Amino acid sequence: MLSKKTKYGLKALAYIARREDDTPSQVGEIAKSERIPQKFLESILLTLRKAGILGSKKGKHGGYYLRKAPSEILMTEVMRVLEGPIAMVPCVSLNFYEKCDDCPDENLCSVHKLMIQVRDSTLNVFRNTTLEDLSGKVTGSDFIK
Amino acid sequence: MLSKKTKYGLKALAYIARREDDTPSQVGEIAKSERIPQKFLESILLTLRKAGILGSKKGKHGGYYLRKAPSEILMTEVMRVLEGPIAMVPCVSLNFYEKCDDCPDENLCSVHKLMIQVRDSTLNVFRNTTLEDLSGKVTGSDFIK
DNA sequence: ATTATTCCTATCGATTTAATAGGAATTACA
DNA sequence: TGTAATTCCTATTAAATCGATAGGAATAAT
Repeated sequence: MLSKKTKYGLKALAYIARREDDTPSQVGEIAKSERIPQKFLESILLTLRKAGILGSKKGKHGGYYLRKAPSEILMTEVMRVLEGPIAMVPCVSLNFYEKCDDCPDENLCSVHKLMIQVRDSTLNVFRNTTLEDLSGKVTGSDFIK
Repeated sequence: MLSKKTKYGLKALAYIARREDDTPSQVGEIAKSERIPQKFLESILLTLRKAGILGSKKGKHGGYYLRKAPSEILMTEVMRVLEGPIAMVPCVSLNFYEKCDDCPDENLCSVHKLMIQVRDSTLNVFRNTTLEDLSGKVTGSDFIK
């Protein structure tokens, strides 16, 4: 299950990506528009900033902005920051690998192969989706396709 | 993340599917072989029996057995019983649908489309994997492929 | 100075997870 | 007929996680 944290984070990022002008988006504004508890959103955006996805400006007229173009921000990156491992079990995780305490041998584990398949098919989606796709903004290149 | 319950359940099912003779598999035996806490496994197998995937025989020489051939048991069925929804959010779940309390309109939600893609790619794996595949037993038909 | 904002730490209640406890019901078999 | 072995059932527990809130420090614009 996707945590609320991740869901809210994705919605907030999409909101920021849709912004036309170059002013930073404020927590209160995003919270209201996307129906997210403000204090909760605050902590989520802080996480995204610490991970380098968002930048921030403090004080009056402050807020959050993207550090890269939406088309350069892959879902793999965002999901790993917000949700953690993409794999369903740590023993098939690329970025958060952990050995199982049961399982003497991973290669003999019946669950292992299945979970690798699930991981790869999910990765395939996240690797081919950017924040631009998520934002729903139509750009020129969409028509070329 | 896959729960221990699901992981243990899958391993136990694979164990039962590998059994050659027609005697039922006992909880104690499975628990020992697969390194699963016995009492925990007991409750898991009970769940699988109530869901119709396993049958059971009580008393001495009792145990659990499959109700269908391993090749007839799809991962979709097993996963839904053990883990619940396959989708990452209830609003894209086929069998456990629930509306989001945020989100005035699902079709406008930026997260929705992405989660449908993830669901479909995961479903594709589970629909094409049976307990026979999980068990690792080689059968004649494997060579035909 | 005042106001508006991000930043930080701590806390809280509710839920879920993983596991255990204890015994009732049932069956095989001596 | 009694004993051992097993599934079945309900309840409980400890720990972890989740979703959210509280309160204020730091910073910046005006």
